[in-house]
Amino acid sequence: MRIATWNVNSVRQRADHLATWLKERAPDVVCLQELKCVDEAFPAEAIEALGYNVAVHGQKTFNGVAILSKHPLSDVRRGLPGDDDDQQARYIEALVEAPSGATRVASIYLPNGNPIGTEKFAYKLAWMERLIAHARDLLALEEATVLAGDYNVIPEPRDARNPALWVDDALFQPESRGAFRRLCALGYTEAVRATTDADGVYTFWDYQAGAWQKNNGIRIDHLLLSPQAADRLASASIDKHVRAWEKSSDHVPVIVDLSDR
DNA sequence: ATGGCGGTGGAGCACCGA
Repeated sequence: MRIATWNVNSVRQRADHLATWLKERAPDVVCLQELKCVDEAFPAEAIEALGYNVAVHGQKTFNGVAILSKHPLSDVRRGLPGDDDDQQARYIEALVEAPSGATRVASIYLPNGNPIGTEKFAYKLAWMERLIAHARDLLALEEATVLAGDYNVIPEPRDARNPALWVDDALFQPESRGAFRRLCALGYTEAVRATTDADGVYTFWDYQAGAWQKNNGIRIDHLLLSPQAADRLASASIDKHVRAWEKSSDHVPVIVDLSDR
């Protein structure tokens, strides 16, 4: 079971890249973020033509998340529990029913939170508390669960090429990193760090200032595995080559392979 | 680096991202 996450920075702008990459990697499940379109504008037909079922939680202009799956999707939840007034489309969850068994998958677009000291940073931290509460509830189901997405958190200094550049940024604040650690400490395994201790492992490179050419990247896209999923973790990888494609997203896909039961 | 780039909405340039 191959499960991936990718912040595409506009699914309409990235439709060709997405199709190319789906054919190249043939993931079973893909969590997308930053669709930047409403449900009706999502390019579902092109994706369905490649053999995927689609569950979308879109929003005009900003945010938007989706789950693509070669296997049937059920039990779809749109929106993160804990605040009925939250209108931002940043969370979708579904049960993926593969022949080898079911896996619960969430596509997460955690708030950026910049600049610090504003309502935006408070919203980020509050959203993380809601995510922790929901992630705790999911653990109680004792299922194979994968929480995948753009967490907008640099977990550790080694997850940035130049950590000093990020000390005043919401992605690297002690509060952000602490909430991410508490999320993992509930019992989730962060897949990439479970498979490598290497430096220089990034998932995002800014469009500006030649960040890609200088490998000035950060690691902010993560897949968190419940114990039942972590037991099956075979490998994790980052599709860095996609960042070199013409008019690429500023994020690249991150993949986990789970062995069949 | 004084966001230098890219996407959206909507037809200017403000707003957002990280």
